[in-house]
Amino acid sequence: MADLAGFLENSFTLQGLPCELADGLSKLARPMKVNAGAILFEAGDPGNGCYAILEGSLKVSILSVEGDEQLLAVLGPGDLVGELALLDGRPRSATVSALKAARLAFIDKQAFERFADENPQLYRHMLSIVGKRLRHSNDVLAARSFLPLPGRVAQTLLQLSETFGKPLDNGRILIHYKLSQSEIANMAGAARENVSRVLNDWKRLGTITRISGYYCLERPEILQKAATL
Amino acid sequence: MADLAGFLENSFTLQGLPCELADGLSKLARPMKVNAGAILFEAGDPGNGCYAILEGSLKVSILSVEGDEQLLAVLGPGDLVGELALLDGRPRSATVSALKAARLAFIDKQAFERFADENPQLYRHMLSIVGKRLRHSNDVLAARSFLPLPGRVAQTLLQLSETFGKPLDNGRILIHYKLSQSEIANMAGAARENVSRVLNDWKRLGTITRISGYYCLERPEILQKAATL
DNA sequence: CAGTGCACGTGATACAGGTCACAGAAGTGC
DNA sequence: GCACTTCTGTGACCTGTATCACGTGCACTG
Repeated sequence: MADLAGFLENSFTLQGLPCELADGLSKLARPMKVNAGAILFEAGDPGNGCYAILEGSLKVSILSVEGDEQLLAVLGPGDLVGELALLDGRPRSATVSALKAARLAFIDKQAFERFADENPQLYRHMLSIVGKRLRHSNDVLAARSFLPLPGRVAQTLLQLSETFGKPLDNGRILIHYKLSQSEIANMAGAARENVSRVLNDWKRLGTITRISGYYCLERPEILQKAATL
Repeated sequence: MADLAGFLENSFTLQGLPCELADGLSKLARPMKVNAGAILFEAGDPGNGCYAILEGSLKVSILSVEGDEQLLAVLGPGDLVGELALLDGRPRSATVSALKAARLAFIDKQAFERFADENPQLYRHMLSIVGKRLRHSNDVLAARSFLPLPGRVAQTLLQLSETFGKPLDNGRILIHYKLSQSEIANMAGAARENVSRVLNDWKRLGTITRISGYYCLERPEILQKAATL
């Protein structure tokens, strides 16, 4: 547990934050653990702070009354989650739960604000994170409006490759994360069966392969084209 | 033109910004005008600042290659547009054009950052604006995932009523803005024809009416229910 | 006031993608 | 190893929405 500060610093650095700030922040953070499957918070809960992921993975999702799920993101180490509550004081807008057991660092809203007021640079950094989220959100919405099913699946894979992708030779990308078809389907906003069909078409064409259970994008440029608005 | 500062101050105050900051900001801003139909900027353009709307209305939209349009928002006086470029330095993510001739106040990125570094509160305020946008964006995405067409139209109307709604008696709300069916359709992500059908169904049921060209929500609670995820 | 646009209403038709049903494959635990 | 659940592939069908094709009415404008 002695390495917590180091972890934190590292994780905040991953987000591109200058060292001295990461250091200060890590002092504010409270370490915690969640088990696989546990719910960190649900949409509607009051939000009193945000979490940095040190280890493991979380999913952010919205649920419908019928229990259908729209996955907004799957996040891994170095990512920040629940930042919205830090900004306005409003309730959580989505549900976050652990896909794998995770180690987190919790940052309290008040503590954050005190610290950030003295380091406006942190606000700037925060703005750029939220900005990225907003851009992403708009991209997904645009995809939902304009792209047919295969395009949306392509977009989903590319997006996942940003978080979990390990580049291989020749521009191939391995998505180092165990993905089920339902997860992809819930991100792309499509039925699992149809995702299966699309994925197999691409497998047959050699656009993607599976390497010991992980998806590998053999020709990302083809997916890219499919995901072009 | 002498009333510019007052306008600005007022508009920033509308956004909930403390007076002294609004005042400072208004000194940075450069007034400008755009004609109806003019394009303020397009997706992909470099973004060097943001605009506050003093008068008139703008639309924010994403265009597909086929020329289809997904309207993200229709904004009026008091709203801020193009903030994303202020946050990260990245290119504009959407296209903004004037629906009606508009008076704007342009705020340069550098000037803003200098000013905000000395007034961290402004960053906080900015964060809450972007946060609101992000929440909204997620709501729309959720609607797109879970709601059938009528629900999405209902959501669109309710959302427009937040910007342009004038409350009448008995909870009725008048949307004080000339809306065409195509605009609604482009926001809801649906075909104009189907929007027409839905709107007429509601008109027949007395859920909505048209008062001299403006839509009036007679029973917002019914729409609310239709828009429930 | 005829002429020329748009914005709207409505039916008929087409199709993408959702839903159902089931059969194999592949993990997981005992 | 065997029972058991969870994931995957695929066919057959169904349905919500888009698309097409008009007709109608209202608002300009010459």
